[in-house]
Amino acid sequence: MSRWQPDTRARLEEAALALYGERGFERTTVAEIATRAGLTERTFFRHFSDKREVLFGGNGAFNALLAKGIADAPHTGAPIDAIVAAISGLETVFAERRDLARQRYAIINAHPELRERELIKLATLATTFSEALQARGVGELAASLTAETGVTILRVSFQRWVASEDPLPTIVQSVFAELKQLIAGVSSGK
Amino acid sequence: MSRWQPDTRARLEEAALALYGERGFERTTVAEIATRAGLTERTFFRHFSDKREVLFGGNGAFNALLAKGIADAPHTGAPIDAIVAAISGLETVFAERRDLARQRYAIINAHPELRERELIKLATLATTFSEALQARGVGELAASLTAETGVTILRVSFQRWVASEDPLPTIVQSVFAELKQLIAGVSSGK
DNA sequence: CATCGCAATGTCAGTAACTGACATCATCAT
DNA sequence: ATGATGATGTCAGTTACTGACATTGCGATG
Repeated sequence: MSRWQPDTRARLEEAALALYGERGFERTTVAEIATRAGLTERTFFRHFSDKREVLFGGNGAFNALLAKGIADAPHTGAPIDAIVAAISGLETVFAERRDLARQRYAIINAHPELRERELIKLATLATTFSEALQARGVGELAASLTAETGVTILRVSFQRWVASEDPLPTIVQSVFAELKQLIAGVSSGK
Repeated sequence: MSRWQPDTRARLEEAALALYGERGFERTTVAEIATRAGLTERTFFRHFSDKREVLFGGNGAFNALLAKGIADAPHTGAPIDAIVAAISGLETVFAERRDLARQRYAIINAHPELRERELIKLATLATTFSEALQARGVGELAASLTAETGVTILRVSFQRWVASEDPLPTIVQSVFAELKQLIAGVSSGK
């Protein structure tokens, strides 16, 4: 038996998610999270750089997964198709975590500080997208523009995904279709 | 003679900009800013909700100006043309503040915390754009998509504006032209 | 002219996020 | 057996931010 309980990081994440949900983000202290996980405040800060980051820990793996999805996508269509394929590919990982995602989503949306953090994570995701596209030979300008569009698609799709029970690929396809229509010039003015 | 020196808010902004520039954002305390402005820390927090907000104070007026610009734009072209016109219209206000803008820009870019704040300001600007377009009869989906594109144009244009000496309208026009070309299908792949 | 209320600031005490320095001690390689 | 290691604990300190209350010119009101 080891000296400490395992999965320290995961325990902190669980405790934080639970407390943020029960009392709200601002009214839970880091000390409370740590205690609930059977640890001390200092240890919390050894695993997460700040009180918000505990909600965004999986982000690195998430970005890497999407980057791999883009790299593995067929070279048949336009760059945006590779991104759409990569996003759809998240289904295998996310299907069973929808309830968790819902909790997280609700907490983040309720607190401007957390929305700030989410926005910067999405900004870095955009550069991840852009780099993955450039690695496939897409030019820099087109890559960054496509990347930002891809982030928009992901954001809207994810939003609908947590609010429904439909599988992710279905949602992504419909969001992409809507976007295509809009860009094609259906101005939809009154 | 009044009891206190006038322009408290402006004095705090100046002091903060100077100190952030000299020592960096993290290494200047709010107490130092307040002292340089001849005030106390508590008064700083009566004027700005937190240490970052002092750099974003003019944001409300900025958004309002852009909203008015959209409302006043001619109804001849597409919705995006109204946004482009509104952005170009900023020239009259910003022409003489380019050096100030440069300082601010450098400080914000050097600190992730400040970039977070900027991103959320841009997100609210996007909703401002969207609402202004909807007030002109643009449909909701088209409005929000156009708004986000508008924010992208503003961001890129502003970035080039601080790095050059050209007038804003010229830059906005060329950025818009590039974007049009990209969307029109110049895929620029290898 | 007296005074009364207000508005902007000051003062002070307190909470909580975050950091640096050092201590502890099971585990593991040697 | 021993000594290095790595994850954690302990503790003191800084600083962002808040709430409660005190101060005092100024302007309105009588």
